[in-house]
Amino acid sequence: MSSDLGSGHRGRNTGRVNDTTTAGGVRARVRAELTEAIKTTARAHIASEGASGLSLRAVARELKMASSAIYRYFPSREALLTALIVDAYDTLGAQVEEAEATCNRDDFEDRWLTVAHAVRDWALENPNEYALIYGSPVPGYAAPEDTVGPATRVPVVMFRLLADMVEAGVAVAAPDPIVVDEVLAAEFESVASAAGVSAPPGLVASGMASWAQTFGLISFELFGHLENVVTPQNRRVFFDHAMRAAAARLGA
Amino acid sequence: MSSDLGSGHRGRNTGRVNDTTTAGGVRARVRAELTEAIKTTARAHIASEGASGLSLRAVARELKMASSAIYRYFPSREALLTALIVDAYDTLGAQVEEAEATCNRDDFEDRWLTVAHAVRDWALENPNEYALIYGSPVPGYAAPEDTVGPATRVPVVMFRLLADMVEAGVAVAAPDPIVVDEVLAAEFESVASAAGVSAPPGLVASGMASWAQTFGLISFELFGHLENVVTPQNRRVFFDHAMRAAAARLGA
DNA sequence: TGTACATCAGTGAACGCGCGTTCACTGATGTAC
DNA sequence: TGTACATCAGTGAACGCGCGTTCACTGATGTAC
Repeated sequence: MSSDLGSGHRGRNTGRVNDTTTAGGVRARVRAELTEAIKTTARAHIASEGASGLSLRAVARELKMASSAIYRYFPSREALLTALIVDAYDTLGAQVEEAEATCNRDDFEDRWLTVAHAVRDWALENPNEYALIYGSPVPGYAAPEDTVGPATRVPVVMFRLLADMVEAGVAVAAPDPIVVDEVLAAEFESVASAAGVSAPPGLVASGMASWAQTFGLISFELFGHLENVVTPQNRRVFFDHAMRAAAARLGA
Repeated sequence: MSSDLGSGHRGRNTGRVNDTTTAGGVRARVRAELTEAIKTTARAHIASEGASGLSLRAVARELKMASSAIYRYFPSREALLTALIVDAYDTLGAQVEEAEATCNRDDFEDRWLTVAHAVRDWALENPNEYALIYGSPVPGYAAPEDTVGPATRVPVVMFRLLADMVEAGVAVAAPDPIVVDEVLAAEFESVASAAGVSAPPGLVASGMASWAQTFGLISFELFGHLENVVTPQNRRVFFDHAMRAAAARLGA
């Protein structure tokens, strides 16, 4: 009974020899499938219990495995959590990239709004995964290096948008009139040049402020701070309005 | 040994009869003091472990009480958590109100910046309490009615600022040029009139968007999303810049 | 194709721990007369 | 002021639970010859 899952998978592949994958490939694939199943189950638990309620034993129970079996796939609870965080950043990043890619390159407002709504849509569909990456950090958990790359996917899309606006000559005149402090300006210039684009510090500052606003609006919506303020059916419109204003500010 | 704390408190008051407080008043005061001590200890634990790591047993241990003694003060872990949440909203609210009260009433930009910085300062000083109220919700915990009042203190200050600007005729022309959807506008008008002020929907929309931005910026800073983007010593300047731009947008 | 050995996935018991909450109790403090 | 009773704070044992992680083990799958 408790080994049904494994043998079931094996059964499906019996007698078949895949083009490139040897018999060892079968074992590897089964392994990949179970790894995926563990993550999926863990995601579901996070969705109902939150990140700190994630329990290896509960996941194992649901998969009808011994709790110790999880350790063949993840060396610790923390490693599983890290994998989930990386996955969350990656699925969000992929969804945003994909949505933005369909936009007309020259329609900067549309590109900005598409990115913003893609983030919000994903967040509403996956509230606990959103909380996992953009909510309060899990106490006692320090995000390892592996999460840095995936975490930058969304900001990279936004940054590229700014750079394209500069290149098109759209945003140059637009940056808001507040003078950027010299030290801050220097930092933004080096960030921009490190990313291989040239954008005036004022625009980078506005862009980052709008980026933070995007997540502020989504967090407010998700974490209950629009309760009694904006009714649920108006929240998308409100978000859209705020993001249009942000686009206008950036010069899009 | 384990009853030292209680008798110590009692000892301090022996033989003294207070003006208005009877002997019963002494017991009540001791009770209030221990209630406060429990909350203080619990706050410290939240500061290091996060909200979901709050343990009644750990708090009791630190106060050298039996874990069951806590139940003389709070009927459950959830009740203690609620008390802490209410306190957090209240101390933040008080700090913001106090700071804002010292501003020249007519200097709207200063008032806005003062509020924003007061929120940020409090958040940096009390990161885990900030996370408790503005981070991801504690799983399985539903905030009861008691938290609603305290939670509105900061928004009320901001709203009054908007109203004062309207009254002074400052903000009228300023609302951003994006047309507010009719349904949303209707909702904002009713929110405004319910609060006893009259402000155009466009201004209310801008105000709320900026309000969300404030918390977005603070959350990014606190939850690690400015890492590798804005160096720590520049974060205050960055925040200030973004908030100045927000004030300008609102017409202050 | 068949055999011998190595690898790997999964088991189940155990370790040591912490948790929230309940309960019957003791002894000190407060109240009414 | 003194006494009898009621209230209250705090105790310590217990219930029943779940957790992450380790370990020696079994049996199935994969590999080399």
